[in-house]
Amino acid sequence: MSLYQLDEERQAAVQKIRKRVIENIGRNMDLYGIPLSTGHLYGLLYFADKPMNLDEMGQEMKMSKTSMSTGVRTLLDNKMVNKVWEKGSRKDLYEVEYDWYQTFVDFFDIKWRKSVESNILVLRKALQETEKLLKEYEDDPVMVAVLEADRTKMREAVAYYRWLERLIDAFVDGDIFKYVPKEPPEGGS
Amino acid sequence: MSLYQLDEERQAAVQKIRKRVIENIGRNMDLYGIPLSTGHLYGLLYFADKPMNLDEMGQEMKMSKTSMSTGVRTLLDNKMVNKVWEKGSRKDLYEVEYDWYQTFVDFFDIKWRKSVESNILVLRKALQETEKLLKEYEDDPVMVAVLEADRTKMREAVAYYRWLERLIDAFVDGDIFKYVPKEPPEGGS
DNA sequence: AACTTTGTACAGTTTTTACTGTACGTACTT
DNA sequence: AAGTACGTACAGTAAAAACTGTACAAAGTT
Repeated sequence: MSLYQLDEERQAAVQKIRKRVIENIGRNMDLYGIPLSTGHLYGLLYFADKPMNLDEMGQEMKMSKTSMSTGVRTLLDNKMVNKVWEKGSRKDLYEVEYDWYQTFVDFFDIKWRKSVESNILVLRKALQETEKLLKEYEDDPVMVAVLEADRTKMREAVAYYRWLERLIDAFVDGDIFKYVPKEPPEGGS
Repeated sequence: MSLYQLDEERQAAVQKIRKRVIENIGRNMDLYGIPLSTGHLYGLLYFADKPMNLDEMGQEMKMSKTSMSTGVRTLLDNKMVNKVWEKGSRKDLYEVEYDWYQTFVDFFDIKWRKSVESNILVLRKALQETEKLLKEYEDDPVMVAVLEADRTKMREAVAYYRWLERLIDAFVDGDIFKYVPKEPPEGGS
């Protein structure tokens, strides 16, 4: 069941295939703001046949345990890996979240939503202050024109961010899969 | 109509409001893989009342023209700004793409689709090689178990990426707005 | 309670990325 | 055709991020 039961040659054959996939997954992880090496770590965990501890990861990645610790934490923050309990071992064990749809959804829920909310907050405040200035300088037509232009832009921005919020909601509560359904994996080669 | 017709005090009042918004937009641009300073540049262009050239940007940003050049190119690559022609000026002029929904869609179409396609390609190839090994080692039950486990994972990955492709398609051809409709900006304060 | 094991904070180092200044190609002007 | 204006390639520098080793806190073991 474990790769390491195989002889050198067969291990190498499997590893060769995995390696290119891992490299590619790792490379594309920067879309999620994940550093390359942490992406590799993720790929390693993806193919692991059992949850791994920090020492095992360091060994495979040929990197320090400290780096594994921070890497795993980044992945945990993004809910890309889960901490696993296993009686017997005192070490913390981790495995990837194999539900990639969920990982996708979580990414938006965590990173994008935070951004959206902070933007809306700042914009609302800015809009309030703009209204105040509009009253204060109501008889300076240039000032009024400038402020109104800004106000229009900011209102549009808020509308966009609220749309984005609704989109993220659709992700989180799974409505998106009604519109764009999951399809089962291909059976054949 | 232009900010610079106003006296110092009024300019400052407007700039103070803009500044916090720009800072925030800039900070959140790293979701798109855009460096902070380029995010600021974007924010600057967002509030500009007319298309700007590289020298003007450098002046406002207190940065070199070279940096503006590379920053603008990054934004252009992401279709976040557009090059604008204006007779009279020999300089290249740029303005932000004010349709943020379009910017959102383009981002996925450009960055995510590329990633998805490369991942599918690599996975298909890896799956082929896995099939080959499966035949070659069909009488080694451990090898078969390992390979089949990998195959299952990779098939699931492909299924996920194909879903992602369909999602991006829904973005690009606007179907997403049928499911999650745009709402107009708020009229009131 | 002394001894281990495990994970992480922190400081220092290496590597990567962002930024600047110069120098040059292209294209417009006279 | 010589001169000027503009944008960017490129090399060097500054800043930021990633990575390592040490040291320590927390929790388990004897």
